[in-house]
Amino acid sequence: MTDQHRVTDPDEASRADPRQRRRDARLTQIVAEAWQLARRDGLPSISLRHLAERVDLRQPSLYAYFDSKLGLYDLMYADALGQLLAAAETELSPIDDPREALIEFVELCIRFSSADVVRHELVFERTIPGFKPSRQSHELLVQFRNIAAARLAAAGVHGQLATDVFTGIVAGFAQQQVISQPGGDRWLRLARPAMEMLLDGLPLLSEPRRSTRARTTRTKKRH
Amino acid sequence: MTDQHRVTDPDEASRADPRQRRRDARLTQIVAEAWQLARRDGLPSISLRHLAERVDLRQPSLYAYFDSKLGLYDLMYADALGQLLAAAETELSPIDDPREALIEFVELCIRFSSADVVRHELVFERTIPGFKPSRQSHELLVQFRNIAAARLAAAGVHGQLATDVFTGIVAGFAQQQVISQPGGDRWLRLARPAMEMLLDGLPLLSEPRRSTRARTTRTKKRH
DNA sequence: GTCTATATTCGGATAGAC
DNA sequence: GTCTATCCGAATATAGAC
Repeated sequence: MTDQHRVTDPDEASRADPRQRRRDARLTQIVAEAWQLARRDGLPSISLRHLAERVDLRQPSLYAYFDSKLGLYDLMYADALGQLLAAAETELSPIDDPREALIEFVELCIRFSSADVVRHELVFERTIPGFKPSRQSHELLVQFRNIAAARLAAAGVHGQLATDVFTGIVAGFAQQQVISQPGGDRWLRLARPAMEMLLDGLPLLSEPRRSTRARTTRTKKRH
Repeated sequence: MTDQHRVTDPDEASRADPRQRRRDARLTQIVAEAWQLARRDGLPSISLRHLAERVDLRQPSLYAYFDSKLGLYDLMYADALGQLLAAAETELSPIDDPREALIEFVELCIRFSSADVVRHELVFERTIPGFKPSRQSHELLVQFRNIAAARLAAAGVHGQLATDVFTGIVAGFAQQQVISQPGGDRWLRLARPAMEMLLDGLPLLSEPRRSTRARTTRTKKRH
């Protein structure tokens, strides 16, 4: 029920401690098997019984690693975002051509969703009734959003309108790719033309009011 | 398990029969209460026990109206699409200005999703593990798609590429509206500029290969 | 941390009388 | 079509020994 479901934080200080190492290994194994079960039975239908026997534990022993089923989802959520951030780290090239950098980013998003439906569901959909990411898990999402923000800014996409259109397009393409052709590239290939369309059409999406005087409604920020 | 979950079809012949009328009324009531429960507890968490007591029946009696829980979802699905088609009937004006007609359609879609999150989930998301609409329920979706197709064609949107981009945008805007601001209009207001952007950018989305000779790659179909 | 044993609750579905 | 009674299975979670 609390905002903090997780029992341990794998990124803690005492990582050399062999006790902690064994525990972390087990935790990793638990999360990995949870993903497999989710892919097989659906995310909401994960059963702690099945999960326990997959990792050679008795079901109650799992409660040493999280304090409720929602805690397990939070572990998975943090894991998924870790994968996403890692992919961004390794697969995105630095921003030389801003247009290419943005396309690259969108393609990364679609590939991420397409590669694992349940991972996509957990991160971007409202599949689990009571689930809300914990503070530190949500922080990972914020990090990812910052990557997007940087590339949007570099490509000249400013303002809430244009940003919302961008978000909507990416969300829609990823979702369509997932539900109508998981693993395929039908929507992935649309990332480039769609982004070109968006960038070319930016004037249509300029913020409505920079009313009379200066064309800098950003005075606040600059000051 | 079968493709046909529904027990009765409310659109059957003998509608004057008072027996049938009472039954249909009850069925309507059941579906209505099911929606309320879904909105309260989440779509997958509807319980037949709770549903039964809401309509003053014992839980096993519900099986006179559908033969499994998935059958209930199919009833709800058909109901949702009936609402969607009815809204299209009443709220869409005839196609004079094709551009306006398309925008109108997109706005209808976003409003539909925005107005009822669980309804949106049932129709457009993969929320229920084993659920697949029955043949005749799916037929309603096809009808709706035909409305979209007509307006796309009128507005000059042809080919899979452009159509996919359209679908992706609508899906994404509807989803974003639902998850980040249900009931609001933040994404609804983006329908117009986005569609203008799409229509202006159509040349970017022309089908890749109408290679050498004729501009009709559709020979197959025509033959 | 892991176990056994169990509590508790709830779910969907069926049998058979009326 | 509706009821009573019941089955059967499954789920999460807790208590307490080791």
